[in-house]
Amino acid sequence: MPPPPLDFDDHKADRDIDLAAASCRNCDVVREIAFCADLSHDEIKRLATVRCHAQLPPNFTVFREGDAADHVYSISGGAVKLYKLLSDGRRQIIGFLFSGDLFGLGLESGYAYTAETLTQTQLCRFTHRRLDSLRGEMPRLERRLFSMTVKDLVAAQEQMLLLGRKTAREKVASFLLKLSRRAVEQGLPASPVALPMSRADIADYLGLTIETVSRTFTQLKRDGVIGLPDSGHVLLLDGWRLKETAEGGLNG
Amino acid sequence: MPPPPLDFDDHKADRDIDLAAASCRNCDVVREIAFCADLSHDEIKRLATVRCHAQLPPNFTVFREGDAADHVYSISGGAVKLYKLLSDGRRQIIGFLFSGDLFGLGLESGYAYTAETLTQTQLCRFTHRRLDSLRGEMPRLERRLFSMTVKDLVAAQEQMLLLGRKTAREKVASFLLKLSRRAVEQGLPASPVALPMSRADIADYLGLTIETVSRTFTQLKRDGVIGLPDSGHVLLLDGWRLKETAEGGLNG
DNA sequence: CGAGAATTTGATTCCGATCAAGGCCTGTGG
DNA sequence: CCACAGGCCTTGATCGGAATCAAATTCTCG
Repeated sequence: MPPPPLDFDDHKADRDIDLAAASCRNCDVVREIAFCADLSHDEIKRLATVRCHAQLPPNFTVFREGDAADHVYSISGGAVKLYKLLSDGRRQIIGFLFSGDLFGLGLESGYAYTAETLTQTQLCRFTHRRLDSLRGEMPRLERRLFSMTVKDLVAAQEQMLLLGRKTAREKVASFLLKLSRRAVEQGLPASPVALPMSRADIADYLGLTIETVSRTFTQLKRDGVIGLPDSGHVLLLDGWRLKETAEGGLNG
Repeated sequence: MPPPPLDFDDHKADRDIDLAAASCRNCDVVREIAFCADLSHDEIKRLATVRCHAQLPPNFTVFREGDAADHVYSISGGAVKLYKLLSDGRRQIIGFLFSGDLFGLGLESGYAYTAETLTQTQLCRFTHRRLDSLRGEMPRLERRLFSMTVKDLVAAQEQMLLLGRKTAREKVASFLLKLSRRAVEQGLPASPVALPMSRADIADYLGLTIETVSRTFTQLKRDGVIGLPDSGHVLLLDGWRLKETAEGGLNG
């Protein structure tokens, strides 16, 4: 594999302007989903002047909980997990992020979570300072950032319901459905869902242990609701039953 | 008790302009905390033109999950709980809100939760439509709404850690500390913390049962960490130990 | 092929849920 | 004033789902 650049290089910003505008213009999927959607070509160009790219390897820590929150990141390819830790090592994954997602926004007193890549990942980085000044001049950008944050909040509230009140089976079913819906949004098929994260990551996202996640997958497979071609992919065989399971509609 | 008006009256808006401006100008606590903070007198006046008040009794449902999201609410006095339900009645309380807090913001496809008063509560109501047009003209308002939403998101992420990874004892300790800190922000004493919500509400907020909440209170009292003068108030006797307990630092 | 990690499976334990009383406060009506 | 009804909260006994402990299996990759 080619040695990936582990650091962002702010000095390349000028050189990257056209590339950025081009990628935002040409790649329909990213243009629709990323936070530069709805912006004019000129606005995208201005955004690009304060942005720089990086290609990061898997399991790379972008920043840690408590670090000074200097930058905002946008994912242009790959996958990222955000998590919080307790002093004894217990971990809660706050979210799995994919192409078009944003993170690191709005924190004044240091990042509230650690961000780590799951796979090889392409990130756009913006300094908080520069992005702030642009926001003041571009109302559509401001609105876009706002609505993305609200969407994150709604998702977080849904996750609270899952963590506080759902059974292991319901949690896993909800998780698979969420991944599947997200894949569809990205233009991918709904059914063979890719799991770029480990069982440990899934467990820490759902408030379970590795063993319980594994057992629940096996159980759902035994019941004919899903298929497990390999540990990194899940087939949704019975979408209706999975949906019912996720909402506590049937089973135990 | 005087019969409280159960409905908002939009036609009183004009009449209320001066009152609104006055209350935001004169009441320091609300001015600092509510989302009209940082706004000029003129801006507050303009906000007031699209706003209307209501005094609501305890246990009053402001709106239900799934209702069309027409309005945004600001609490000027009292307390509100937001919750989500599963089809079989399991409930997760998403948040307890107090003076200065905002809710109902940014939902395009219906409210994502039910909002219900805990105590007698004074609310300001704004239509989404009118507030949206004002936001376009008042960047400081836009920023304020944004930063309040980010704060909610950070709190939601903290709550995910609590729900997914903390023990019952840690959950209750964290809850009491959060209430105490909030009281201090409001200018109230840190120690006799008021609990305007029932044990059932606390349980549904922490992902526990009523019985476990009650037992945990008793246990913390037995250990000399808290005092329970009555079921609606808690004395924080050993703040340091409570903090340690909340973060999983000691005990089991 | 072999070392080490990730995942699955099995046996047992334990924390919090459930089931079941019992106590306490508040309001109401005799 | 007291009796009583109905919440709400607390306490006790038991149960069960997921955690923990332990081991086997599969996957990965040199």
